[in-house]
Amino acid sequence: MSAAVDPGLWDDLTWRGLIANSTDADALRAALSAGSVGFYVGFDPSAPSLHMGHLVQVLTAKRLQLAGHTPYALVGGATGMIGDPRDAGERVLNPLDTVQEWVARIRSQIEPFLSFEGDNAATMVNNYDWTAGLSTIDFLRDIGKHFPVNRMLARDVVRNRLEDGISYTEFSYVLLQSMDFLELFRRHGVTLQFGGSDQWGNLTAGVELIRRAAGERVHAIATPLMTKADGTKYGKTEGGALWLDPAMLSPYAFHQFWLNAEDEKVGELLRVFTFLPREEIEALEKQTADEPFRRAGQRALADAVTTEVHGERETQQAKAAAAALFGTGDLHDLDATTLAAALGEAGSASAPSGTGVVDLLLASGLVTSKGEARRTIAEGGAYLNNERITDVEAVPGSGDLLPGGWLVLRRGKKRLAGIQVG
RNA sequence: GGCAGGUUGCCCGAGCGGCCAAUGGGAGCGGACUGUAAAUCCGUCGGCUUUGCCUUCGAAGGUUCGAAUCCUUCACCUGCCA
Repeated sequence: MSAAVDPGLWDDLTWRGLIANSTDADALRAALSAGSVGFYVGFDPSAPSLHMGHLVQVLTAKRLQLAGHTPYALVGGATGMIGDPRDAGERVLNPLDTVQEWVARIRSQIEPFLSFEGDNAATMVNNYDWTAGLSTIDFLRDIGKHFPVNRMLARDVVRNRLEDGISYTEFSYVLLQSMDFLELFRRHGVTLQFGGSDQWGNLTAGVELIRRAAGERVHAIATPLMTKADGTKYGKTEGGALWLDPAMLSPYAFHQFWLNAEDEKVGELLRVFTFLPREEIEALEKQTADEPFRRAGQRALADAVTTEVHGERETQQAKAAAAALFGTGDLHDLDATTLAAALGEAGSASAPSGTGVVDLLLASGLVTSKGEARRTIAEGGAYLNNERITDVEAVPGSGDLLPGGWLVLRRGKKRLAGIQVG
């Protein structure tokens, strides 16, 4: 039996711009309309948390499942041990126990997005299960034989690395990922893999392997690489990548990231990262174009994505914190509870009374050295309770304390931190 | 294995005995303008007990009053030859 599938899926994915590339589109569209398709998407544990780029895949998996298809989410304990070649150069291999810990963390990040019940329940898989016991001889005979080295050398990632060098380890990565597809095809009848467009070579290699080794035609979809309006990479915040783990990036900072989206990109981000219906997104795009200063699109985007990732409660707290800290009112008018909650979201520290502004900035984490603190003050970029600090030697007194004994430090326009003095 | 070239601050890349914490570009950070947008312009961009001191130019030694710059050894990378 096949579960009822949503015939509008392909058009929706296309409209959202989620299909940057795919194998035979007509055949794929037909397959997705005919019945529940087993599909897989893989995540390598190259860090302790997923980030913005992975979120596209997680949400796409959810879209496919909601449309009736059957997800196999692979967290690559094996591929994570090897490392996908990248232009930046050879990776440093991580120890097995580190990889395994990251596998566990990433699995638990993915699980909330999928449903593990019903006709098209999701399954979590780990390629370590079918590679750990595999012998080198079997691997070379059964898998390696299907990979012409001349074709492998022609791939962009490999070609780019030939100048600077690439290890046999990374060169072989594509065999492992292709084998995953073959293995999932054999074990679970998986006939579709998708991933970021930077994975296109790996995706098609898997399709090719299944054609050669099993004589079957399967499919691949590449989702677009998200970039800023100027074409540069996304996902950078002050702390680094846009992590999904709240311990690595607070829900407040996460919410702020989306709130600061460029006008030009709001529509695209809404389509890729939210489940809002088409009419609603189109209305928001129009509003953003007509009244950009209201930033209706950015607000809807930030709320929707933060809710998907961190939940309703965290989203409300992030919004409340931003309203308190970026509001037009005087900070002195906020009550201690609101202030403490807001600063807890934005980041806070403590310092003994009598500490000067330079050391306060350092303690807040807004700067990383005293020299940077002095420089920031000299540049007019440091603020205490929303007032520019002009004197490097200034020492805030009891009259500067906000309710609850707080001082609000700010660097630039948006980077805030609270210091509790006592 | 031989020969040649390379290894500079977050990245790219100048410097080739003192004027070098080290030209320039990019990224980052701050300011102005705005809408917690983009673009643009300006400033800034190792650390500190900041008119000075300390640590940086692959690593360790050495020459010199003085080295990122010269010498020696080691490590890694690239190219040519075998």
